[in-house]
Amino acid sequence: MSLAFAILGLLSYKQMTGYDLKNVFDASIKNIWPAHLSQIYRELSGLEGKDLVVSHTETQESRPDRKVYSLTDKGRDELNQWLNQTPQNFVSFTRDETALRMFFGSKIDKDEMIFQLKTLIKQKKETIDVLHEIDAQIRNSSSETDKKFWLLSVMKGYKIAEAELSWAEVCIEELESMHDS
Amino acid sequence: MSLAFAILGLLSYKQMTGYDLKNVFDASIKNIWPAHLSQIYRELSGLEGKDLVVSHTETQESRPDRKVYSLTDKGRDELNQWLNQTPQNFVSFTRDETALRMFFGSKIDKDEMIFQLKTLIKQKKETIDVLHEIDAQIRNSSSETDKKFWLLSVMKGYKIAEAELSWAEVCIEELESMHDS
DNA sequence: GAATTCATGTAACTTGTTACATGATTTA
DNA sequence: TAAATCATGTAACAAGTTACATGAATTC
Repeated sequence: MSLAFAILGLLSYKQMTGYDLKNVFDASIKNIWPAHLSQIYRELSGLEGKDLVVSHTETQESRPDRKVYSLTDKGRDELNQWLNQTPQNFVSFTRDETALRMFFGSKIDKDEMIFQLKTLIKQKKETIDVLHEIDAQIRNSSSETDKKFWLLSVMKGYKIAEAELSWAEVCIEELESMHDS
Repeated sequence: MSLAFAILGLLSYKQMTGYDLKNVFDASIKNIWPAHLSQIYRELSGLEGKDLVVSHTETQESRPDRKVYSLTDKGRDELNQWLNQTPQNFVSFTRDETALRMFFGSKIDKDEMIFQLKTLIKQKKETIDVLHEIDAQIRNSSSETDKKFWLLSVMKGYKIAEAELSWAEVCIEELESMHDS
């Protein structure tokens, strides 16, 4: 459901193709709501069937045709309704493979587990770097209307990544202080 | 894929029915890997088809029959192999509806957004309380072999919930300091 | 010459969610 | 007497993932 509203929301800024949308997803809300290109195309078809978006085709020379989607009035209404309505369940579960492995840690070779955690830390640091870049970009190029909200949503991804990083660090310390059995 | 290994892992402690497994999920790894009962039943059928688990039926008087699943040697092998093998992608995305709404915050009534955040905070505090209970239970009733690992996996959920809580608090402050447009 | 970008999707498969169906026993 | 617990699932649908297919233009 929310993917639909993420798309409607992004289209409320400007009309875009599925391909454009994928790029905007990756540059803005990827960390809080990722989407595959194939998912975006499927969702756009569905939204067009419900008259929440409409498309028109722009022919290009030497490039594939662009199928440009834009919000309809109906789509804008549904978006605003969704945004301004408190959800009953806020649940945002992380399915976390590393934490799952940790639960079964007694069956895992200690050095292997530490290696996995160190790899995780490397990846999370990269995520944090990317988020800093996105943050900087928003700071010096977006409208005053949106700036604060966009920064806050980026902050969410940042705080989660920080929490994951710090968890992995504590785990390594704990594992290293454990005497071998 | 990981749901299968979560089940195999839990069955490595003792044989259980699907119903038992659901209770164990909810009391242990729910925060890092939730599962619906219907999902567990489906997965168990699949695992039995691959000979990773076997079942036998225990007849009961005045209660429905219990279909008890246990790990096979093959299942134990696959579990250990999975646990001791570094995954190529660690990505644990949170799809977070509240952060998504925040991104589109300029289109949301300020008081409504604050209300949503406050509701979120209430729920996260409850989650943290539950995690404290699980933590306490593990501390005074599980084996030395597993204790540390279980506590670390619970800590993961705890750190995430704390991050979400603190994010929501910052958001409320920011929103309240914004002059109305 | 190889990889990336632009741009469209479809198809198949795996997971996750929600609703339905059954029915006795126990607790509030 | 209403709700929760025990215990099994199935069915339908929604969402997420991965692979396949096409093909020119541009950048490294």
